[in-house]
Amino acid sequence: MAKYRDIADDIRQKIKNQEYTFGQKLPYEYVLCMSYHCNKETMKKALDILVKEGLIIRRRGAGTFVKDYDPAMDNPVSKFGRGLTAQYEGIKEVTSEVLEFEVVPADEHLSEKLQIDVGDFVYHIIRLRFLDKIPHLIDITYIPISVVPNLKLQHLKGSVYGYIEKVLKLKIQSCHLTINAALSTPLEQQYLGLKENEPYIQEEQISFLSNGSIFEYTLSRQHFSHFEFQTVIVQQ
Amino acid sequence: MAKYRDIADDIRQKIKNQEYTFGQKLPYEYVLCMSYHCNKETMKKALDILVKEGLIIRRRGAGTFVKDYDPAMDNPVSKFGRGLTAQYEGIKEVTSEVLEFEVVPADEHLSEKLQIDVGDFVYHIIRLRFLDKIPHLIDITYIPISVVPNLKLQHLKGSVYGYIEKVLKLKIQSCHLTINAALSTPLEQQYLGLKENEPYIQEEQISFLSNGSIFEYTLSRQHFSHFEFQTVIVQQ
DNA sequence: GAGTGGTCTAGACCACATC
DNA sequence: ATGTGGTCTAGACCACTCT
Repeated sequence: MAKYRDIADDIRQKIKNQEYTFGQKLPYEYVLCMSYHCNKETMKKALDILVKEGLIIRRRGAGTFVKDYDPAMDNPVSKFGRGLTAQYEGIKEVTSEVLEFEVVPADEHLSEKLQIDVGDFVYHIIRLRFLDKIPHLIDITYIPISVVPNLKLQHLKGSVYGYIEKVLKLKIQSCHLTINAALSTPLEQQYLGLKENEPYIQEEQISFLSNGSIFEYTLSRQHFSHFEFQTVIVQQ
Repeated sequence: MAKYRDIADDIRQKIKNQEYTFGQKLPYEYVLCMSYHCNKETMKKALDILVKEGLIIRRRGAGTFVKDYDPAMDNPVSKFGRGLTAQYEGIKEVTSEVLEFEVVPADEHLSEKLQIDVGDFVYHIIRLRFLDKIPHLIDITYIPISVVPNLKLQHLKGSVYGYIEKVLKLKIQSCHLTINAALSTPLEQQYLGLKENEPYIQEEQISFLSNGSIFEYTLSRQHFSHFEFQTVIVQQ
């Protein structure tokens, strides 16, 4: 683990524990460097992580301040790309009912999204996912069999991400996410409690492994009233 | 302008112009440093910008590759915090109809969102915003008068962001964004063409200036079928 | 082993804010 | 004028991938 990440983790914890509070000025860069025994550039890298998470603000000539905003908001950036199970670990119980599990050849649309050849085989999975036993999401997932050989029903009932990371030792490196809404079909009406003419909200997610290959294309649909998405945008 | 931003801009342009194409390996860090006459750390800062934008992927021991994904997708990170007018500049015509423009004292909710005292005066603005003459958004905005004195009706019809940046010389530094959905009220039904029992999608945005103060709290509501939001999430 | 990216340092110099 | 953060460099060393 890199030093600057450790420092960021430590300072983030101090902010969450309110050791550094709302609007308070952090020690000067120089003082922080001394206490963490690191170089100025290293400290900047650490603090830049917190800037991007929306926790602090740095002003040239003035100082570094804790951004007084919503302590309840957990780092929204990190909650994707780790799957539902990890996301709600210790908060809610995640269970899944597998509605569909087959292998199909990729059509043109899938070949484009997954960057594979038309006709390459992919798993096609539909899962109904429950939070604390309440149906919450319909996940439609496509995974190339070349990337994840030997996917079994038991993995779908638990955490696919867990299988990827713990058993196959692969790492999710990034996700491209598109959110939109569309009128529900009987599938969503049946499982999400939507009425005819009511829309669902969909998160389309394409996940990249750290070896550069695309691991999944998922459409995750949910009731509009359950939906919430948070992010922080920082001018670069 | 910093050198690493210039380099990032140049390489980004080359990717968009397909000089570096899908899945292609970029020149090694060392070669890039030579051709841009910069240090390795500077080049890394430049390339890290493109990594965060989802344009490239870097793999220790292997190289730097163009992420072959959706050339149509314009940098989604930069499109917020600049207002609709800037966002659609040259693409669509943005016009606004002011439905409400008054000054009110902040209640507890607003004081929390804007980090001001209860009772401090804020502008309360409701605008219907058109893209190419089609009603698209209802924006409900609150701005502390202490931050933007002298806001006038004419600014609301054009670009508030333009007034902030060009006249007051302030800079938007970051935004905290929360997206959710809720059942429409007569207001949304009247202006957005929603039916009773149909939801709108709302973007709640809190914008920070580079001097650290909060400049606006906006609820931006739109028809669910118009909504799309894209982002890239990269594991830090 | 050779190639490639990742981290860290020490020090220089610059830009901006505040007094 | 001083304090503060931002950028850049040269060089060292480490970690991972590929073959």
